[in-house]
Amino acid sequence: MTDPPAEELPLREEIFQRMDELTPTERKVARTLLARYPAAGLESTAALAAAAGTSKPTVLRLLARLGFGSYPDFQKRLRTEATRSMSASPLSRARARRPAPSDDSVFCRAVELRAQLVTRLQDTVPPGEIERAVSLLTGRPKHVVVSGGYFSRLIARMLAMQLDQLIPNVDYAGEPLGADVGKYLRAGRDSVAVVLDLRRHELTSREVVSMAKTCGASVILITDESLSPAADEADIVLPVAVDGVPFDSFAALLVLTESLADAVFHGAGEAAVARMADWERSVHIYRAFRGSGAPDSLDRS
Amino acid sequence: MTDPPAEELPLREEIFQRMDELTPTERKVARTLLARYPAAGLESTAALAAAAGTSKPTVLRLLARLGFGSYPDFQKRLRTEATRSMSASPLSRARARRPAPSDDSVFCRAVELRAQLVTRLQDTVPPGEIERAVSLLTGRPKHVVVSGGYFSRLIARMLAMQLDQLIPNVDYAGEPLGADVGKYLRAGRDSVAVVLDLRRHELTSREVVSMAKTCGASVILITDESLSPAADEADIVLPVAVDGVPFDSFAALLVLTESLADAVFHGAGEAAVARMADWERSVHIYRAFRGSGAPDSLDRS
DNA sequence: GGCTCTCTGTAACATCTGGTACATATAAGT
DNA sequence: ACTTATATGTACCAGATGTTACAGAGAGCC
Repeated sequence: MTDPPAEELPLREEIFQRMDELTPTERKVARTLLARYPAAGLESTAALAAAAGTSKPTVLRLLARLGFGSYPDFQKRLRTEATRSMSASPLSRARARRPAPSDDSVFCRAVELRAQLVTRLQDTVPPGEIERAVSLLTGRPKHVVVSGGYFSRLIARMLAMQLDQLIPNVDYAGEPLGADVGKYLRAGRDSVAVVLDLRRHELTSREVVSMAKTCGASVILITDESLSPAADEADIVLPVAVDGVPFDSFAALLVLTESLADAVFHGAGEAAVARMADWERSVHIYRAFRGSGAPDSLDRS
Repeated sequence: MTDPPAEELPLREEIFQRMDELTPTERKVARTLLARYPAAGLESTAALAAAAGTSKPTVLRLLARLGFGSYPDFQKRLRTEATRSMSASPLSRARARRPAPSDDSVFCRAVELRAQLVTRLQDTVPPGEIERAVSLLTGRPKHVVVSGGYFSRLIARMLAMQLDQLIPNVDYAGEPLGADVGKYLRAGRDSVAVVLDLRRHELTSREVVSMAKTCGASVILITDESLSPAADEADIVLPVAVDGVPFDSFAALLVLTESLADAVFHGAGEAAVARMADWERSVHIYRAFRGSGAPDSLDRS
């Protein structure tokens, strides 16, 4: 008995390949199955048998030979494949609907605007700066501290959490000049400070950058296109587009920080993987298990 | 013969578009249908009803409204679409190597991936659902409470801040089942709860939604495409794409919440403008005196 | 309050499902 | 020829299916 070789090739291929180990009438079933691929199998045994010109038991026998314990099992497989196939690409392409942008809702315009901000990201932030930022963060800094402004602190916090999953000694400073000032004073020559300062620029951020520089730390400043005043002292400046009407948007900012973390992950290699595993273990997030549900539809995670 | 068969757009599109002419429970069915597109509909009425958390007749009524005379008719249509989608085989091979083999940096790929997530937003979120969410929030609710999961709480917090600038009585509940439980218990018939639950879905969110519903509040659930288990009880579900490699991304999520706030701003009219002025006055953000900002955008930073 | 109307779940029904046992047909081996 | 083995179809059953009719539940209106 050779091992079933983890057959995860499309079911259609398998049927095609194994055609010759089938009995003549089973082959007829297989043919009609391949002819109208998923559809024929998604009907009832009776319908499939009729279409193939045979009887229901033959259909069942074919499927048994293919390794399916029951007809519903077989259909489940078909449905899964169909879902995968249909959610993949035809969606995004077929959704090439371009009805007049005039009657689009406020919401749609807001989304599109932000999509543009994200796209512009590749133009606003110099690739070299990113590289340097990444190598700074992957260069085993003694410690990393992240802080932001009144609103941007939330993004800063997020960045801190992501970085913390990848490299050790990451801190988030909610009040860099208040309670958390110690996190900055601890900074030394191979520390890295990541500071977010979007418009309207705040006095604080300039002071924070000064402080970090004084301690000898390297400073990565993430700011908007009009550049924070703190940009003068920062080592690396990553400008990002935020302007929108009526509100500024942090969409591109988030994408920047996430992608930065992504790049750090790739840059840090297996050290990051190991750290992520630890993180995963200690931060336990309770997963919801959906009660009963239909027997073959409880697979959503 | 008068049959105008002009409607040959993919069934999924039609459901997506006509979401808002459905009754609340029918919408739940429609959601689960869209979430696992053809598969959910290829199961039995009972299974579909169970997955959607309703009863078989509701499923049938939905389909009747969509113009199907019987469930088998509906399934026939699904099978046909599935066959068409899967028989286009050259596509499947061409698609496999579609993501450009460019030597773009990790960072650029990360950015592009997230840009796609944002773009997909217009496909994952039914326009009708957004409208309803907006009118719920602009309908002078007695109070609004926002909460999220382990990571998503940061986005929730951001959304709360933005909404707070536009409408009164907005709360952020960092620990909906802990210290902040009062913010939920205060909920009444015209309260609105906004709950974020991205994968991995957490038990808490389901409980929070239950609690809010019990109090009589309306619930807006923001979740990922695989739908949080809390989706059963929510009144409005806004699905958003988060999947990326190696990490999930909140880019589209942020864009969704920001754009939602944007729409609320437009929907709330001058009341929102007045409130924003107040906000501006009380929350004093020290500006660096670098020239003027862009005059035409009320920015937040 | 009472009334209507829409929405939704329960109960019951005739039908059809997938599955199994049995009988028949077909072919090969001796 | 008889036997054996495989291949196929028929008959039938318990259970699940899609469907319909009916009764609450709940919101809105007079």
